[in-house]
Amino acid sequence: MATLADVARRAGVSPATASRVINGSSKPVADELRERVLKAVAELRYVPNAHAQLLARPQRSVVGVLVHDVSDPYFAEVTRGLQRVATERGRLVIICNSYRDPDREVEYVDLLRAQQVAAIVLAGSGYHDPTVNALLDERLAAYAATGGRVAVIGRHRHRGDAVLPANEEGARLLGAELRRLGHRTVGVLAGPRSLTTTSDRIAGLGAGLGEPLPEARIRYADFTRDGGSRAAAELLDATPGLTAIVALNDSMAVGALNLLRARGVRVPAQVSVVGFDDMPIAADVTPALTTVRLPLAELGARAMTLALEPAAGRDRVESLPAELVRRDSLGPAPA
Amino acid sequence: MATLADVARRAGVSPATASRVINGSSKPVADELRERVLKAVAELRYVPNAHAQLLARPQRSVVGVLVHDVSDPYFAEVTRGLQRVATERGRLVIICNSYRDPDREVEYVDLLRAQQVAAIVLAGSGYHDPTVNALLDERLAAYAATGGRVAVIGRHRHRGDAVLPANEEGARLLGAELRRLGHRTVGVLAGPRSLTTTSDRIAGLGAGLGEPLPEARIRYADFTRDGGSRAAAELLDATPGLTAIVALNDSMAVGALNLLRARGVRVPAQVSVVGFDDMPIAADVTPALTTVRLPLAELGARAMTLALEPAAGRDRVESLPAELVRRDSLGPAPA
DNA sequence: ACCGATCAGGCAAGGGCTTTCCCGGCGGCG
DNA sequence: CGCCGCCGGGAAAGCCCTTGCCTGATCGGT
Repeated sequence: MATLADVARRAGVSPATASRVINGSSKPVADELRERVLKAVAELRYVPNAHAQLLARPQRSVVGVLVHDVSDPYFAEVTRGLQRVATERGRLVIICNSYRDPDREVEYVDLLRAQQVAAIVLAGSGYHDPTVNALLDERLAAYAATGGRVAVIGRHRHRGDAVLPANEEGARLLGAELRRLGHRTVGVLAGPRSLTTTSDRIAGLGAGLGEPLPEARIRYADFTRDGGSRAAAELLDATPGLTAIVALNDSMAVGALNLLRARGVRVPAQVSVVGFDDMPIAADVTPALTTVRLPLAELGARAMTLALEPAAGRDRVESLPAELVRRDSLGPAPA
Repeated sequence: MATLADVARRAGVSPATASRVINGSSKPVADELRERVLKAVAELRYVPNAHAQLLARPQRSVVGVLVHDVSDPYFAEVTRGLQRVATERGRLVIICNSYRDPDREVEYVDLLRAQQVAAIVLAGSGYHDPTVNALLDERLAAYAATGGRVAVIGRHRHRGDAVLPANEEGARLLGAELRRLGHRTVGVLAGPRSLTTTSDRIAGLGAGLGEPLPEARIRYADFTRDGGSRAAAELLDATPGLTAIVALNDSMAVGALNLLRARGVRVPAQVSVVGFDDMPIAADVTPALTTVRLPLAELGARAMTLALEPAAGRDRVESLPAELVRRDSLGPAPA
């Protein structure tokens, strides 16, 4: 690997001069020397060692992003927004997947700290477990204390600027719509109990329906298609007179749709199904999914924007609205 | 930010000893000193500066991954495989999105080089443009020349170990199946012309059908749902007697399906539709999509494995098979 | 009781880059 | 004609960490 010294030697100048040419220092360099340096750079295919640079000039230009799983469409979309802003601002992004393991999350925070990243963006639902939260908080605090910037998406209870999707409000909208259409016996396909997203959405749904949801009508499973399918089967078997199934994300809703089709249940004539998040797939299944749109990319973009701004006096909190998207999978309750 | 010197001072030892305690050197340290150091580390929330570490001990532990766009399900899946192996091996992954811009790709290679990454994995279709390829190749060569490892996924014409999806073979399978079912007037929804993936799949398809595809039956567009929808509309309008549409990826196929539904064309009774890649969505649309499964996560996993192994004498090439997945969207050609 | 072997700990040399400070040479001004 | 100020270039310190080498001390053997 060619070093700056190699370049300088080849160009017949000092490393100082070479450095100044290469990263356009304010200090002027004679044209001839500049030429010679650039020539040497090209010939040696020199690329400065980023670690050495960062050590010498602690100008932090990379941002760490911590998500549950990039290949999940939810995070893919959030990440898209994050990346867009980061790219506009000339920042490199390191993406880490915690795979929903809180311990791994803490590890990654330390790892990003070690990388001297300019900011850490934490995306995705938080956990209920107070031990976990305390541990994570402590690490984030240590990071923030040394000037690191922290932004969180959809996690109310952490330090740092926060961007919140209107989980509760969106679910309320959904609940109100179900009620308007006469649904009284509603079942819920919920994500893992440990996630705050799950409980927020359940709470909002109850509020919209006008009555709290009996625990017996909630089935907890993974936020996946298969999770949705299994949970829907259980719910159906256990609940006579069920007229609507609310899946707490679209993947689960798609799983439910598949199960109902396999069982020959007509949607929405016999049972309505609604989802959450408005992933691209929601529009493409049959019947097209009624769901709640969350501006995911926008969420990411806002979070990155906050993360790249200097810290405000106190933690900022922004909330982005949810919107009901009416499609075909929700109809009036059968008589 | 606390430094090693701070820790050492607080523990009343030399930085050397502190360092040895912290990263478990083989050199023994007395229990009492070790305790003191660990205590200081905890109290100061010390995390070693990764850049300084990398400078001092050039043990390269991060791997760069360059994809077109992580939020595209194709790359999401490939990335999942890459990450799995990287995590198993204790490597950190930096993901960069080129957004299909070849220039940005070159930039990112340099950036990863600057980061002293242990390996670079290039995923996604290559380009036809020889200028672009030459530039990229030159940069990769410079990297490889200094001991960097390079692995590419689905790009035949680059240096470095390669893992290739059976694009051509998969398309051939598809073509043969269409032919068997009596389809003679087949249209193609192709991705961008500049990508080798597009041409490989077209070539395979022609081979399977038993006759080369007339250019008039190919429509080039983006590898997206909307691209597929638009291209399908054009194709349908321009081709009387069309009995089957081959989309060169599943997103385009879904777009086509939507368009056909909107126009009241029955699938597969009137027109068959097939996709490519077997994305998760393929099973969830109606009718479920007949498509070609590419082991995408496996592709990523193999590429990462190769990248993390020491270089072989010459570039290795592995090919992973494609498999025809029969679902409902392909039927016999109408009489 | 002495010598050599063994062991734990510290010193200091990098690793590649940036940047401050300094120096020599030039031009302009008095 | 002499001095000052300015300007372009280089020497060197420092960023934070690891590790080879050395030293002082302890211990065992004779």
